[in-house]
Amino acid sequence: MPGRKAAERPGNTGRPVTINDVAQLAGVSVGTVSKALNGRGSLRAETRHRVLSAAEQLGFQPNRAAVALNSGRTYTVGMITTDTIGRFSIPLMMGAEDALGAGEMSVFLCDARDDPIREQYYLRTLLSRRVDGIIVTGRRTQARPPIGTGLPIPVVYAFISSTDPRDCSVVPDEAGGAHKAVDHLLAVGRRRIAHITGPEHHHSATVRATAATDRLAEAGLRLAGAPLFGEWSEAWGRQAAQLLLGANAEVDAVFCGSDQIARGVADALRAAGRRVPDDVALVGFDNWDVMALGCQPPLTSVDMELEKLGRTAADLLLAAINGEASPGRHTHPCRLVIRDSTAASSTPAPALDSAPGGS
Amino acid sequence: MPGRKAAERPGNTGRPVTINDVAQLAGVSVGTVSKALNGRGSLRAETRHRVLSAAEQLGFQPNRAAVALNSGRTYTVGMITTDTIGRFSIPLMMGAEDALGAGEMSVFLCDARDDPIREQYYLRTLLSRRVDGIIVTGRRTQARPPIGTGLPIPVVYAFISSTDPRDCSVVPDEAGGAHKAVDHLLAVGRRRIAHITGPEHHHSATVRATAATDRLAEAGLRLAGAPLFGEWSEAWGRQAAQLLLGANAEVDAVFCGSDQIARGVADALRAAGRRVPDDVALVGFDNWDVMALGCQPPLTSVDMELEKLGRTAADLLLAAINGEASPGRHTHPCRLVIRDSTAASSTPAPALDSAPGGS
DNA sequence: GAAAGTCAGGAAACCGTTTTCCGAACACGC
DNA sequence: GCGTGTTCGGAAAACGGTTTCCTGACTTTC
Repeated sequence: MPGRKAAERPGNTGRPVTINDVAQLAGVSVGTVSKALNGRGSLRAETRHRVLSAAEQLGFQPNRAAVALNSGRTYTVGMITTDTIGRFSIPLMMGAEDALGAGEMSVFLCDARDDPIREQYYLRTLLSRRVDGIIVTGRRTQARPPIGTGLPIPVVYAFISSTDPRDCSVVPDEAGGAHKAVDHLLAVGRRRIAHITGPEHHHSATVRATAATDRLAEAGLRLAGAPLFGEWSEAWGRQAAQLLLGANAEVDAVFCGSDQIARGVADALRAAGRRVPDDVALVGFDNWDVMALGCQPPLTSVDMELEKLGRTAADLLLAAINGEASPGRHTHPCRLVIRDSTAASSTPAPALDSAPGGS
Repeated sequence: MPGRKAAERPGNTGRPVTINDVAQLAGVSVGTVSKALNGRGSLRAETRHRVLSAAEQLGFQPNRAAVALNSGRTYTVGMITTDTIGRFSIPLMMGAEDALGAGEMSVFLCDARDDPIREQYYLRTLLSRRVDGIIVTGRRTQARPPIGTGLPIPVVYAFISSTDPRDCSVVPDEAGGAHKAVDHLLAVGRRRIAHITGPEHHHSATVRATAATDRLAEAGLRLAGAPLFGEWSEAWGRQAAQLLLGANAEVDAVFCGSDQIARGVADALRAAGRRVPDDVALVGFDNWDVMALGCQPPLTSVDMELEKLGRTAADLLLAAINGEASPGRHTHPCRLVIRDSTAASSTPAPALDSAPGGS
């Protein structure tokens, strides 16, 4: 048996094959193997081929730890979700992971679960692992304090944003999304539009409510009643819809802060004998397929395109790793997905003064 | 300036601090620093303290790549989701990540997106990164071919299972879950139980349907009509409920293969004037909160406890990494979560012969 | 035919950490 | 005052790659 004195751990069937094994089989030195595999130096075609087939035969995979050690690059990034991984994080993560994978980067998954201690633990771990960069995501779009200061590697905030304007953040243009929702309702002839949304202390709720109000004001209109702040739940949607029906039966559209709320509203309206979209048009937010498609009728909704957003974040991170940082807050447009809940009524609304700038 | 000839990459503000920096500051050798930080060897308390405070002062974090290189352990594992990361993968991943994090292991996230090419790419990547183990998950519980053979590291299949019985798989006891659902319906006095579920070619659908049928047979009963196979959607639930109402109005309970289907059934029943649970009791599967709680009334459902399952998978993987492999198929019990959709009717069903073994 | 130049591939340093081995200093007993 | 043991800490090898430098063989040129 050749003199292999590597610390063989008994549980392992055959320790991983190293560049040394390849060199031995090909009858060359390790330096030559490295050159052959990486296309460096000058080697005879025959030698190169001999090395390549030896590597192939042994199923050689270079030990990335060793590569990392002398290149200083690990080709890994960390992805920290500040809160529990959920519906919003997933498309983000998938988009980012996909974009990073294309750049041969692997992703460390870190679920901080809304716990600052866990978050800092993960940050230390990632720094210790010498990741090339970090993506920070979270369920809420509200700005949060930077995860660390003076970090030796670039950080990109996705969906969530950093309170430090010098940090790189990628956020959905929620106000723009609300604008699109309102514009669409106006375009299909609705004029008495109510807004039902989540808790007032929730950043997204206020941003969307404000944007909707503002857009209506630009069109010379007002929201039908004050925005109804509550919870991000179907139950609240149902409850709020009943409030609306009790107070003001003349509403012809409801723009909701989430698809869940919209769905509750749809159910309550139907139970009260109002038809969607004929009597009341409905727009949700999030374009969450199970909610938007399960709704009766299927729901028009604002899509924040989180997967694209994740991809953008990853691209910005890759650029920053390569020395081309793009600090600042980058907004990412939302897209309105139109479905039956805002289909043009069979009985068209009376033509009012046309909304200015509406195209 | 002291002779630092490290390859300084210009983009980086201050290269990460190494054990050498600590040694220099503390006025000792690197070996001593290592001993001080890891509690090895015999050092004077004063020396140890001097090293620790130097490390503290510099914010030293050992380079894990270097540690990996000479320990052979990377303290990382790969998590491959064979299909797109989704509703089922998330709790699994969270559970696994949590259990692994407690063991100081970091997790590489790999989303294979139902693409065997991607899957093999990720497998190679993970092997190249010398992960200590791999967890394979997927959306379907059906057995799949092993991700690789003769791998040098342990693999645990979670939720999904491997066709090779020597592989370690952790799967939910779906049949047991169906049994619990049926037992509960029997216990609240229902006798004419129908079953609506997903596509017949879907493993989970047939397993649950068969288990429900068998359990009823044990109680001397039969399913009300053949199982209705369709899709995993609310629309199918609504449609199937109408079929049921048209064909057989005497059903007093429906056990559904998923919460989405159950929700569709609930909506259709309500639209047809049937009360849930008074006229028809309803049980779902998955205990997906948004569906089960959004449903009117809230849905009794079978919970596969995926987070626990993920944790179990991680624990089995950690054990296997430590040389204590537990090959074979491990089943994980389901839990029935009882809500209003199966509340005891206000008008109790006539007491039939009591179901045997019902407690 | 000798000097110069080119080409192929080997030897060794290096990355950052751990661990083994060894030597120096010191205390102790005789 | 000299061997012996103990304690502390340094030197160096090892992990698995990459890269630089160098040498030897061959080719070219005058």
